[in-house]
Amino acid sequence: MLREKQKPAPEITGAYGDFQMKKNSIPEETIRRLSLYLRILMVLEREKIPVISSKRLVEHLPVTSAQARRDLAYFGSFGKRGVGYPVTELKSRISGILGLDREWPVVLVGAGRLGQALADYKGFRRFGFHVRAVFDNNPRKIGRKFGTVTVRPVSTMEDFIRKHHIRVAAVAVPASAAQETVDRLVSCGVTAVLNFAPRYLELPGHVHIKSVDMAMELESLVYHLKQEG
Amino acid sequence: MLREKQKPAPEITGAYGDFQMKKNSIPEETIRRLSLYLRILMVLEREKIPVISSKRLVEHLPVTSAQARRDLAYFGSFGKRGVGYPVTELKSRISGILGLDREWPVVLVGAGRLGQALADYKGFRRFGFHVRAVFDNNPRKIGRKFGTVTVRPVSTMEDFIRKHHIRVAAVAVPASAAQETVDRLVSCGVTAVLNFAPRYLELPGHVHIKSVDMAMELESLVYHLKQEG
DNA sequence: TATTGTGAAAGGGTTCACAGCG
DNA sequence: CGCTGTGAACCCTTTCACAATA
Repeated sequence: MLREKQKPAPEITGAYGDFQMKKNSIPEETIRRLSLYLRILMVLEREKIPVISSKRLVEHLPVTSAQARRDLAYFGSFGKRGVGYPVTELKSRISGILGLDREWPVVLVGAGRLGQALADYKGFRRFGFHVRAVFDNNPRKIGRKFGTVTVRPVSTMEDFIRKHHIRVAAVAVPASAAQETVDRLVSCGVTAVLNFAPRYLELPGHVHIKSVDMAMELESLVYHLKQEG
Repeated sequence: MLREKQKPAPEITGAYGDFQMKKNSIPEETIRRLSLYLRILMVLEREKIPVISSKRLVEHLPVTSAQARRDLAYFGSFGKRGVGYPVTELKSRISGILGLDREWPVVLVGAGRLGQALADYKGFRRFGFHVRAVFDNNPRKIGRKFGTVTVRPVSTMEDFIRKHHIRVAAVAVPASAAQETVDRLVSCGVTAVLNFAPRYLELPGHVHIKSVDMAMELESLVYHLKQEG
């Protein structure tokens, strides 16, 4: 009673010329590794090192040189055979690939301690992310300044986002408010959400979300401890 | 000039009866998904739902039912054919697998705003993680209480960790202090580190580390935005 | 009948190993 | 000669599809 494996439909993906036809084929992990390479290149540039081989690039990273070459080759040929990669040029190429060759305005929702920490996190600024507003509902917090931004009432969030054409948000609200918060963010044009609430959120397919769940990170750490007694 | 692909050495892995002989073969992603299932099961148990099928278990997760069944099957047969999985039992099985059937004392290094947020993060308590101490070098912070713990000087960190046999630490110090901090943690017995400093850390192979780099998360989000214009 | 548990196939990412080239 | 860029092999994870079974 063997049955033919059903052939997957011929991959039409978008009846109207959606250009996703060729499957994207760039692994998500490659994108994450580009961020790592970028950090190394920033150091090398500061040290005025003009050229770097794939081998030395990954010296202190959990990445092989073949993998680095493959990752870069997805996007073009940036190196010279027999020599290596030009540091400054590779750095700006990767910045461009990641979309970091521009400023990204960001809104932050939730001005609890985590929100406060994020509001003036220097690491964001270095890569072109600017927190343009912080929203919270607590009247005692409204008007206070964290970093360079003032806390505003959540009721003004949609107007602000629309007015400033903001597409990126960080969410640091209590779990119970997280789904409503992202629904509101999405309704006014946000398409990328960095979520810190420990809640799994359902969103339309065009919205990109990345959740950081600190308990979950600890869980996978201790799973490994347990294996070792 | 074709050359034979070198056969990998016959996988001796541990000349002295290390029981890692059979390669571990459980994907890291499976472990992360177990954490997701656990969260669903906690809700189902509160709602007094006694049994759940793989299909309904993953209803609101980015996971297929076949994947859930495969994930669980790595660890045993917990379900009944034609019926599903018993909620309470599956929940405690997964807790056991992840090592959450016990208390894990945790130390936190760094009492900046992120550290403060972590110190009384309720999400940790739910899964058995107890922050037992917070360490910082800033004299103005020492003695202050965050959540239920008091900030202590970093100079007392090693003694505390050794005395209480602590193996898990969270690091929320400035990037420039991160490597030294984890070196000290490892030297007194810590083997799992959750790192929030944006710095790539080098550690002995037996230490498990998970780094949360918020800028990197934003970078992979905006890469996708860029693809869409 | 409904659903699990699982071989087998497919899919996709990584590594190998070397041709190509400066 | 050295290092990149890459086809092909390899390996790991997911998915399919169905036998087993409550």
